[in-house]
Amino acid sequence: MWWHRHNLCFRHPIEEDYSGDLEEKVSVAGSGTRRGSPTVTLVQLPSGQTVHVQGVIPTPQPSVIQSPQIQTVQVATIAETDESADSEGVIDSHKRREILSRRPSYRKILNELSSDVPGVPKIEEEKSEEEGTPPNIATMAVPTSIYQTSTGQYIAIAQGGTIQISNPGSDGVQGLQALTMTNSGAPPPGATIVQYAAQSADGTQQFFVPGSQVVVQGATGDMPTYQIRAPTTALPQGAVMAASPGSLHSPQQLAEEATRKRELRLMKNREAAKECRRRKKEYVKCLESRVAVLEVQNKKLIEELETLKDICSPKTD
DNA sequence: GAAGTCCGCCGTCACTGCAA
DNA sequence: TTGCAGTGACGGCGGACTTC
Repeated sequence: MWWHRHNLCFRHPIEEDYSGDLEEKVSVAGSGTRRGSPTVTLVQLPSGQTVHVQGVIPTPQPSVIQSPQIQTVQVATIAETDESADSEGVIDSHKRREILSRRPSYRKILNELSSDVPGVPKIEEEKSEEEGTPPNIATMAVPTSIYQTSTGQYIAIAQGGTIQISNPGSDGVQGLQALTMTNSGAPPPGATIVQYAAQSADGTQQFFVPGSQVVVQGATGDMPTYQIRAPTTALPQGAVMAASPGSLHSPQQLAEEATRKRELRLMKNREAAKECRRRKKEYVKCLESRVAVLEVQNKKLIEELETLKDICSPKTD
């Protein structure tokens, strides 16, 4: 398989081998079919005979991999724009985006695929992914981000807002403390309230953790940083400092709030991109296995056709 | 060993579609 | 209308491999 970088070209080796192999034996002309209706395919045999075959193979699914015709057009168009001057880079970008049509998500495509084809696994939703975690780590939330503190401790921030702190040298879950951030409403029974202060003197954000420790999020730089520190302010246990956006007034506070929002957005997008790539890989794997299955089915059908032809055709001898 | 190429991965930006 | 999740595009980086 090769992805021609930045040029929207996509070719699959199995696809290529598959079609090449087919051309040596038979040529297949697909007829217009609707989804769910029987497929009638025109098969031309090497002898020149043409037969109509009602397919048992499911009809093509909507795919993120576009049809060869569309690909050809896209590549040609982009080649044109690439030949033009570099000063038209912005226009190229717009043209590319116009050329690209929005396609459904990999999860949606694969799930549609799996509903039609029993052998195709579904891409699980986040919920089921968590349910599918092995038993030995089932009690831990799936971490979204893991940070190492300056003291060597590990902080895992899970999607549900759970902060996990583990000490190095401890055996997995043993050294783990699970904390729950509560943004609004009453905390669930037994949950630990992580106290949150909007800004400290050094321009950082602090999560006050029971046990006289503070998880400090840096507010500057490209990457969010987290540290465990001794509290810089003497806050009594149980006192929660609310950080409402309405309480930010000064330009510096507004700027820092914007920075914090940007970092949060970047972090989320980073995770989303990872997840998207994971799904894409899964989807491509699924397509590859489906191609293999269809290849086998096609060979069987061709053999069956040959057998039937031998039976039905009168012998000339 | 140095230089070049290819490939995979990652972070970010821009954009779209959808749900609230 | 708005916020957010999802995804393509783009550029950078590092490792593996090839060529000289």
